[in-house]
Amino acid sequence: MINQQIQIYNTLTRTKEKFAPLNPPFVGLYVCGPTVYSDVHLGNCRTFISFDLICRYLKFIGFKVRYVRNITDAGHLEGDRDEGDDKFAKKAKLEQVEPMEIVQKYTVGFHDVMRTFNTMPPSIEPTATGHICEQIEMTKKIIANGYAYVVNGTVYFDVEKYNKEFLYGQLTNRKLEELLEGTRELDGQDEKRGRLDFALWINAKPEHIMRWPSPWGWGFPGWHIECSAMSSKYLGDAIDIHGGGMDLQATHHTNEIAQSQACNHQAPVKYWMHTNMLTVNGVRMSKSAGNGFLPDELFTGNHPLLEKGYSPMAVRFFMMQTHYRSTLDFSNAALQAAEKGFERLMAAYNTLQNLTPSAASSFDLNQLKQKCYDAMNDDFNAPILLAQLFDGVKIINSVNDGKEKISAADLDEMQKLFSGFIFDVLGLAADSNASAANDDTLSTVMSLVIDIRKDAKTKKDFSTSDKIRDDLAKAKITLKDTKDGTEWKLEK
RNA sequence: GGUCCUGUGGCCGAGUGGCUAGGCAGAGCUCUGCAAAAGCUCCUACUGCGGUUCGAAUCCGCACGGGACCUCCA
Repeated sequence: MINQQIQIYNTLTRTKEKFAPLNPPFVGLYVCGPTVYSDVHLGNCRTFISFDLICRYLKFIGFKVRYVRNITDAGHLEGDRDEGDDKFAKKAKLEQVEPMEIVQKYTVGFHDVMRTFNTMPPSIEPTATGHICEQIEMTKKIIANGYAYVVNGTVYFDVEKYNKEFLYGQLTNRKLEELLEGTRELDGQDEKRGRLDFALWINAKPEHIMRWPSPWGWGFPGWHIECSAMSSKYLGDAIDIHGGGMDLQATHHTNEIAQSQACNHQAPVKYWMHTNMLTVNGVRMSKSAGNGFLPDELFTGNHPLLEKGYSPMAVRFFMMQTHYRSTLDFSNAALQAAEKGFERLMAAYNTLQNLTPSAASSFDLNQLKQKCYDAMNDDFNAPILLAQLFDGVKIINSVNDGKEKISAADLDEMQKLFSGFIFDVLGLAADSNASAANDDTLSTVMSLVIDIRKDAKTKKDFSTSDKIRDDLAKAKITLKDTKDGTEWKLEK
């Protein structure tokens, strides 16, 4: 039933491997979601859009995917010292609201943006605060198994002990000694035994608002334990694919593996997938670098780095032109190129709906079709898929010009192929540039104006017809005379 | 300093040891009252220097240039 063989680049082995899920046709996919203490930026979006593509393709070829993506709404601390305020409490203090108001506000905002980019919601979207019990239970088990210790109400994971039996640095291909070299000496204040030890549960200081009771006193979970606890709750102790941004690989995911292994006595993940970073003028977009712009600023063009606004679907198309494991650099030129390419693809899709079939086809549709699957089978190579689709675009236009022919059966197949890959797999959608066209008053007026101009043209009164066109252009409305009549568009 | 990625035509961006990426821009043509738009055609690159090979952008080495992670970040 599933007759495509996918190759996935597995970070764990640093090679492409044949994808063989643990319990086909079911696939468990876990992706580390956002920490909702501020607006999502484009870098975050890119990761989730990449996994949206991956999830869509898995479903497209027949897998039954359970896609779990968490919301981190507790436990994520400001610094690296396992102490101090968490991000939510800090922001809440700043805005003088409850921490959970922060969580709610940015969760809603995140969902809005994800919808705008036409990503499918995950099957389950668990929150850290909703799974405190599970995290406590897991921590208890890790202690019982001997891989964690308690100091003053805080529970630390014993990395050096773990490393005696397992490869702690496996995910980043590093030895413990190398990792230790990169860390600072413990100072006298430190409760930790080892420099690489990290907190599973953190004792709450008196001023800390987000706190829960635990066997070790009032506290809150460490950042890494939530993903381990929630992925194993909803996808089992061994899951097929775990994904996230590359920046999570070294610390967050490395710790996740250690915790889960220490708790459940088995490696938690078969395939680790990491998406690369988004850069702006060659520099990583990040909250701390201050070079990020928000999705809304990108759509409106309301940012010093942006020459104009770009539609969400043009941006999505832009992202699809780069493989998920390559860095993606944002620039106005690249964005504008993508915008035009996207329009061309969609125009061809529309043309495809109106082609006239012939007795036989003059090209090999099956070959094109297989190339599309091959592209995606090779570690979800969307750029290659797009290249194949553009080959299809050329064919569509040639058929439209009468230079190539397509049979009725192939036409039907090709329509399915295009809508399948463009909409279902790539997750693109016709731009809702139609906001103007949906304005009844304006479209009524426009069809009247176009009618008058048409009359003028018929009477060869070109000064009138040109005046209409030129004056409309001044009002940011452009007219295009096509063979099927005149189209109009409101420029942004 | 350590681990690793990377350097492709004007720009963005794929890539298999030998065969066309693709998009955008540019040029020519078609269409058109004009224009715009659209379509078709063309534009053959792989940081440098060595090496392996019948053959390398694709493998190896060195050099130089970018970047990521090692510290909160998708």
